Amino acid sequence: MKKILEILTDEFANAFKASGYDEKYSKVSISNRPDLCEYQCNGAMAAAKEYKCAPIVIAEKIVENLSESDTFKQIEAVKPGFINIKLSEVFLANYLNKMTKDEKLGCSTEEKAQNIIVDYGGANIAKPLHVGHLRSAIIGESIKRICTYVGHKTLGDVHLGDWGLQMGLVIIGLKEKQPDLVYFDSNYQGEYPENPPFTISELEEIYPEANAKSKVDEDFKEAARQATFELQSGNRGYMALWNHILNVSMTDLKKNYDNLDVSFELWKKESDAQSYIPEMVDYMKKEGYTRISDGALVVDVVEETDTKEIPPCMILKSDGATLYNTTDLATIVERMKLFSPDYMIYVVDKRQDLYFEQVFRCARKTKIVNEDTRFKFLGFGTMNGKDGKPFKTRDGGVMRLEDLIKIVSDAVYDKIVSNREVSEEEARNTARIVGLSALKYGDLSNQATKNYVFDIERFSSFEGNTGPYILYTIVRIKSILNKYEEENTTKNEDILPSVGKTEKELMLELTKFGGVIEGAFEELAPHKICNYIYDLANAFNSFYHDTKILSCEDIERKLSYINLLRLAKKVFEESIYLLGFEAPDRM
RNA sequence: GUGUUCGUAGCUCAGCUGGAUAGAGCAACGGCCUUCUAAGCCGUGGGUCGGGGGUUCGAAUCCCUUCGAGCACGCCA
Repeated sequence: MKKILEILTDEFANAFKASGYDEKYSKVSISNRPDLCEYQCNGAMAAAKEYKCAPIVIAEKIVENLSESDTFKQIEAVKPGFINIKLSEVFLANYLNKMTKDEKLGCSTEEKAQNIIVDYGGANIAKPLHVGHLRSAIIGESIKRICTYVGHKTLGDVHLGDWGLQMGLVIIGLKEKQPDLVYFDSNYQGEYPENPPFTISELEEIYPEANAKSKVDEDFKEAARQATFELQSGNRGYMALWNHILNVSMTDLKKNYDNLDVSFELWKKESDAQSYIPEMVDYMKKEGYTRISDGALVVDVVEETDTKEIPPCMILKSDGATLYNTTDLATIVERMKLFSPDYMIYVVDKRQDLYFEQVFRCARKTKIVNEDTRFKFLGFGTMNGKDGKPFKTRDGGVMRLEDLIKIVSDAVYDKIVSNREVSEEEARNTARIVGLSALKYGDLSNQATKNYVFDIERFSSFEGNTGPYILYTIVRIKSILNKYEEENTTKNEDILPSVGKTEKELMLELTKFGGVIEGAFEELAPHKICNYIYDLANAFNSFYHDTKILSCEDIERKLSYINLLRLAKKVFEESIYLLGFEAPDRM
């Protein structure tokens, strides 16, 4: 379905042509002076140069040409050469009625669906999720939902880290604690136990301890390296142990991601890509892409247009071992084989920008991807505390994700119980939903690439540009609709032309939905959706304030208001779904 | 050193594919509840868009320069 801006631009294109000007000047945009008009066209000023005449003359000609159109309530040429537009209420109502019937509420879906893989999460086996994982999860989930909404076949991949030195550290760490386990007996030939020899909390203690020890104890570190090597070479006992670690850890990770309403279609792991490595490396060597540099196997990735130095992409270390790059490239090979993606989006800390640039260039250069396969590194900034430094717990440690969620949820809970009489159960449940909105909206309303200040007080506030404020607005709408539906059964979807000022403003705001979502997709920018629903919430609350809905005496008008609210509810709910949270029925 | 990101109100942030008077929220102050959730609405004050140049009819936005902060720069991931 065509968007209003497209319809208007088309009309202007005809007018420009009919008046003898190039239609490329016909672009109509949303007004930046809402006090003067709703839409504007500035093309006359640009055209003035080419046609060497006063912009106002051109603008007046265009306006003259369009004066008969019933799309506009008002259209006028002003000062230097602006054309200011107000829509006719009938046109607007018709548009909303079409939007109501449209499955995607006016958002176009791509004719050619692409395969997209969104790589986010970045969790590691045997390590608890902490706030560092929060942004990737939140942003990635939203990006994935947006891609799917505009019609692409999208897969989210958690891409677990399960194959590095960390695994050797955990194994040796465990060996120190429980040296008698059969997994460490190289003579053992029988079946290994079905149940893991540790719980998740024991497992989570082992890694930090082992990691700390490896930094001061060189023998310990060497043992861990050796264990990593043996694991990767298929040591039976270590493999059995690794499977236990994987299972215990993944169960816990799933639980944590569930609590965040973040889900992955693919639970791929670094280890899954290992089998692709030998063939990939051989191929790169054989095709002459590689060279030896200081003993390491590298691929040069400088390009002629570079203004900066970009180091080569290392494929094998000088000892012949693989590294992060190798695994990531092999993962690309694996993805091409299994899913043939057209577009791969990596939602990763922005400090890894250069590294991923190397990997992408290497992938393109060595042709392990198609020529038109697109990569996007969506780097996000750091989450800082109020002091502007990376967010830490009070004692300076790293805060676990589940603790963070609990803190936000508790803050919201306190506000809920102090405001209304609710049952304990409902309060807890609402607090969870609202708390999640606070957390996610607080993150997503900032541009992903920038660092941002995490402020629980501000994010969980029910005022201002926050998740809870958005939810409160939706709850108000639901409340009216519920009351109406208890007493009425009239079925009719018509929205009548507006009579009120705030009513029209709400309608205009609703029509923007499709364009906003498309823009959010193109720029991979969830914060645009936040901006939009905040404006929409303001528009709704103003309308709500000066319009009596349920007590409106004109039955048709009342039904029209209800239908407007129904549409608003859909737009809000789709929008927050795309951000990754939902609204309660009451709060 | 090289590269890169950022600098907008007291604070937190939008706006950046050039347009009219640079916008929100918080904080401060003042109004509005016998009526659909006042967790709301309406209003007031607050800015040389880090500084300086340039391009343009027109610059927060594009280019150059300068100051300040962060981050990254081959055998970690």
